[in-house]
Amino acid sequence: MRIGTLAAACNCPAETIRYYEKIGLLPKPVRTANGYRSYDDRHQKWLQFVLRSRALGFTQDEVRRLSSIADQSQPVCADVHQLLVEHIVDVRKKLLDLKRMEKALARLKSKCQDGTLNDCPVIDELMN
Amino acid sequence: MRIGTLAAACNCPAETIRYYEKIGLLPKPVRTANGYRSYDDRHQKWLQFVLRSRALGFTQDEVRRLSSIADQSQPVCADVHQLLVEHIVDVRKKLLDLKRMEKALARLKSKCQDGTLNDCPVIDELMN
DNA sequence: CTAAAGCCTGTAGTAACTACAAGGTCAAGG
DNA sequence: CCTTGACCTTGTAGTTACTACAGGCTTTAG
Repeated sequence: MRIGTLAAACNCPAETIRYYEKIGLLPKPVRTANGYRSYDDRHQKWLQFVLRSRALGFTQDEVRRLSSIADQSQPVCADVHQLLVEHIVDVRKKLLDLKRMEKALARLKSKCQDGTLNDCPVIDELMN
Repeated sequence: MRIGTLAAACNCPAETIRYYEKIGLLPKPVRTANGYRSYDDRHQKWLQFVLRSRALGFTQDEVRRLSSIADQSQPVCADVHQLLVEHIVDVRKKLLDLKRMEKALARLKSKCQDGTLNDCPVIDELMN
């Protein structure tokens, strides 16, 4: 199949597929006589793997590591487990950051009442 | 005060201060005879304002808008309120995304047991 | 047969910085 | 007096993870 078909199948822009190939996240497909990329089911699985990993928040580098694990004849579960654990730590840290932000923002908003005040206490608080 | 002093006072790299000046987030300070930037208390307040806004997750563009509101003789609270509300929506969306991710990751991790399995169910699930 | 859609490569732009490189300035110590 | 080291200057390139063209083929539908 050609890149557009793969893109539609995986719900991912063709440009992203070319990009993933360029940075080595996807193997280079064979080319037809006219130079078009030609993909098969294994490519599609691989792309799906990458997309799902990205959707879970893994960085490109982590996906590369995941891929190299997946590529072994006998993927080492312990390695995957470690990546998962480390990544979960990252995600939780981001969650805490965002929660802290949300709290602070909500508090600021409440200071504003409904924005009907003449002098803005939020500006004041951010400045001083 | 010079840039290093301001940087230390605000706990922010000097390079970031120069960067903020360049992109117009901070007003240009006067220069001493030798060309060094020279800051006063108003600059410090302004920088703090920017840093705090950024820490709350406002984008540079949003900070620019906040600044232009703060710069008015009578800051319009309603405008700030609106920015706040819109930003809180963004933050909550990101929170939901992260929570969804964390849940999915925790589920995957549990499939791994403690990484002692010989065949990795996580790789399988991401591929198929 | 022609027009539109799809493909190719390569480059530039995005956010929000960070990290140099190459050079000027200034105070303190030997 | 000179040098060393800590500052400061500018400008450019690198980071992450794409996205958006530009300019030019090929293929397909009507």
